[in-house]
Amino acid sequence: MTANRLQHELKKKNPFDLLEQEACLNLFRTSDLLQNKMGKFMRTYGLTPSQYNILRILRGEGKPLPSLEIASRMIQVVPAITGLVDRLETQGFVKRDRCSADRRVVYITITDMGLELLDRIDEPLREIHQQMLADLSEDEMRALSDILEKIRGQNM
Amino acid sequence: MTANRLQHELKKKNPFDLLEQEACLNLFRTSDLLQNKMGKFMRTYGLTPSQYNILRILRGEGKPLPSLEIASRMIQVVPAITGLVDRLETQGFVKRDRCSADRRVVYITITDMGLELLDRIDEPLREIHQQMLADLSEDEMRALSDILEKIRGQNM
DNA sequence: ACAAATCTATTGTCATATCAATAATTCATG
DNA sequence: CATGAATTATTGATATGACAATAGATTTGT
Repeated sequence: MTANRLQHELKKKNPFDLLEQEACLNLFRTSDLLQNKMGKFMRTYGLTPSQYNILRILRGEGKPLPSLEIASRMIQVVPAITGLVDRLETQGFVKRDRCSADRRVVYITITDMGLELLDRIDEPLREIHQQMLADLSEDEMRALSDILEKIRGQNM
Repeated sequence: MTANRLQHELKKKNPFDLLEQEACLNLFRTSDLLQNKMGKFMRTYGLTPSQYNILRILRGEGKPLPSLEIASRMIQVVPAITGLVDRLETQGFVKRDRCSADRRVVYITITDMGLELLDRIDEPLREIHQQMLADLSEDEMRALSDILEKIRGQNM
């Protein structure tokens, strides 16, 4: 027990270690904080953050996408997509179509109702984004994006 | 109202705006990606990321903490803590003690078993952290942490 | 002192995530 | 061309995470 505590103290003093652990912890905590805020905002439109993400991806692509493709863009597992699409379909924001060429594939399409909802969200969402990063300079935002993309590039 | 609409039009063309949305999306995607990796790692030790977080916070503090305090450090809602502690208690990694001074409060304590588990995790976890950020220079890691802390400072 | 407001934790409900297993197709190779 | 391997989506089990409502305890205002 005493040995453990000592080792623990030593670890805390390793500067290399601190930098990486600190950066990771900062990344997780900051992202969680902002995602919480986004979640509360989305809920006022009857959407969860994941549901919004699917709709945004479908609108961005401009054409139907299979579950597998959606999952990869959301860094998520396929089974989760099935449930999300189930609820979005019940609400009328997306629909499913089985591909005739490869009948294993199910294409997901955003409906007009889904597109209208996104249009209503666009402007207030932009304001939320601006508020959340209001303290950052342009250079800082660019630096942040650059570093984050570098991290993702290595981890994918 | 007209001013708002004008502002709205301007925003659409304002590169500032794009920067903010891009930075937010990068932040979310990168954090999710790394948290996924961490989750897979934790699962090899029979822990979920949230469970690990609670144990880490309890060890870091070095003394029992009430649910409310743990929740605030995890940027999470209190009810979630109850369930997490339930499972950690069943596994024997924490225990609950009702405060005698204020009987509304329940103190959560990490057990020796919990501490031993964390000690086993420490070293491999450090390696994971280093791998995940291996491409970043020290300056970049510092810059990343600084920017993220600035964001959190504004949003809390 | 005592009723109302506040605080702490829990429970209930719903929506996500993860993993494992399965079903339905399609592909590939002998 | 036929059968086993691979691919795509779904289902089921378990754990999280958010919100609302509630129970139990303490504090406050009068």
